Amino acid sequence: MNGNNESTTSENFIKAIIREDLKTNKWGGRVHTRFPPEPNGYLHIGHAKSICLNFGVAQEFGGITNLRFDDTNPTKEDVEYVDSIKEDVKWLGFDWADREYYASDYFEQLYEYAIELIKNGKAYVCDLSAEEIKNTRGTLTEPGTESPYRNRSIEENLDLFQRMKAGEFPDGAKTLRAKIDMKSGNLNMRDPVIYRIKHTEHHRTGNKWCIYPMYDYTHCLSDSIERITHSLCTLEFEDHRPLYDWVLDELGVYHPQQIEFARLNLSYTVMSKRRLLQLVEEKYVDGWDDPRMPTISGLRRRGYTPESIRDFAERIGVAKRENTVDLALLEFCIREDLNKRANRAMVVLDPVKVIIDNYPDDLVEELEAINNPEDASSGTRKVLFSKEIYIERDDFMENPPKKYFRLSPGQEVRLRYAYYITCTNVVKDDSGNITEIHCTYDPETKGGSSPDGRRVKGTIHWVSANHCLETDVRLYENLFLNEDPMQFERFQDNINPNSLQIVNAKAELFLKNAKVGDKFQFERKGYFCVDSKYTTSEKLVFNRTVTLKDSWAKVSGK
RNA sequence: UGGGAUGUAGCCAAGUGGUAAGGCAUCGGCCUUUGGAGCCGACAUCCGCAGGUUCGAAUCCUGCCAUCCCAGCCA
Repeated sequence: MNGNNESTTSENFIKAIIREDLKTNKWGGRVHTRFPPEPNGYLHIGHAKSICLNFGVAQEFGGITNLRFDDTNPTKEDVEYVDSIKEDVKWLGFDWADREYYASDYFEQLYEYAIELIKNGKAYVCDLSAEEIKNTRGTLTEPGTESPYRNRSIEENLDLFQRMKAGEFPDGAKTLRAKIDMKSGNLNMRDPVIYRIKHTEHHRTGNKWCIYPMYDYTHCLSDSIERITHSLCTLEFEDHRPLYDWVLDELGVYHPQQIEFARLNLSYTVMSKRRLLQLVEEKYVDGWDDPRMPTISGLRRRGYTPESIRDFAERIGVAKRENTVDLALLEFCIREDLNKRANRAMVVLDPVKVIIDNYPDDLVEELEAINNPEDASSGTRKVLFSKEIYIERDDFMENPPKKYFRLSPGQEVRLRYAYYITCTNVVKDDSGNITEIHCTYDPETKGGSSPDGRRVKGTIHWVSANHCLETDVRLYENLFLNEDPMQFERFQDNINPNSLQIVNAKAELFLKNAKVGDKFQFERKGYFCVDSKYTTSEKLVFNRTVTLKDSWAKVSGK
């Protein structure tokens, strides 16, 4: 499958800034961005927004984008995460070429810069404990107080910092702090810690270091080292920008521009790594790639395409306003993509048997079906038809309401690509459940149209009872019942108990050749893909990506 | 009188002094061998509120209100 339905790119304030910078030649005509994940969890749809922004904007203006792992905290990070992140960015369709960087690659240089800060009297070694630092930081409305170690001599600071690096002190015994302003209204400027001691092995540098630089200190310098032009990050870092600028200015080094935009929130889900990690660890879901998760890997397994996610990212725009995008927009994007690309199949999810009494007992006919009415090049296929078939249980009603135009006693419907049938009677078991529906067919309507031109309102899908494939189909609903799960004391309490339902379905025979990841529209039901986790050589398992729009559900008030 | 930011339709979002783009959702209608898709139409006398400047204000000024972020040796 291939296709592309991305809408034309829209304007946003970041593009406006870049366009202006290009006009004034601020960066010598360069546009160089970076996507800087911390490898401490899987990427989610919110990261996809950032990825599409960073790579997209560079692409649009002839620039390039680095992939940089912000790996300055060895206690939280792991290679499992760097591998998944690389896979996800690649899958989304972006290429960082050979520019795969790690903040940890810069540890040596960062250390040298720290020494320079010390020499300039702009940083000092502080012996205060974490608790004491917290207590002297002040509050939102009151200034902090200066550390008693703030005015150590440069020589002493140099000596101590070197000994911190050499491993002479235990975790937490000392920190290196920037000497800025304990009275600043911006808490980030109250002598922030820029190095801490952690005798922890790092997934890349091993045991080489026992001091690790903090985010604020590392990020701006990494951007500087990589000659980034526009450093795009989310709103919560707005308060950190003065520190970003301070470090680079004090060191007098290349100085990128940090620009903040609003992170994505999506209705009916949660979107923080911490919360997603909780869902995984507390076993509410099957893992980071559970199809109900808003992770890239979850969406991939669910059947979303990279094109649909890029289209979504384009449609939601980029601005500074806090936002919660309607899940319906994401669903719209995948439907629109798959409508044009996915071949159709008839699959009965909740089967009930129909017997066509006047159809010859042993006859089996081959009928022609269109693979995708939206794509003439997709061709046709043959479907087997016989006396006994399955239809959806809810495509029959004994006492139908007004405007119900599927099968009911005396009402004629079309079996898609087959014949018109009319229900004559039903057979029930002792508890009143329908076990068989008896019908007659009109042999003149083969293919699904009648020579006399009479109209039937309803068309339903079916499979031949003796010519079908058993498959498991996993039907997903939103993981959460409320559009804003975070309004609950415990967001876990809002989990939808019906977010996963597994049914045994009867599918058209040709589906047996489907491969993991293949996508189909099950006619009248939705889009489905072959699951990568539970499919075996014996049994195909499908995931429902999204339902089709169902205007009958609205009419019937469901 | 802590600091920073944001308020345009149910949800996103353009617009930057010349009289409110676009998308999703919703609601009508047409069409249809998927109650799908497609097509057509409706949907802000008004831009958080109140004043002011101007021939003219969502855009400029003043004041107010609301919401979000910040007190990790996390990122």
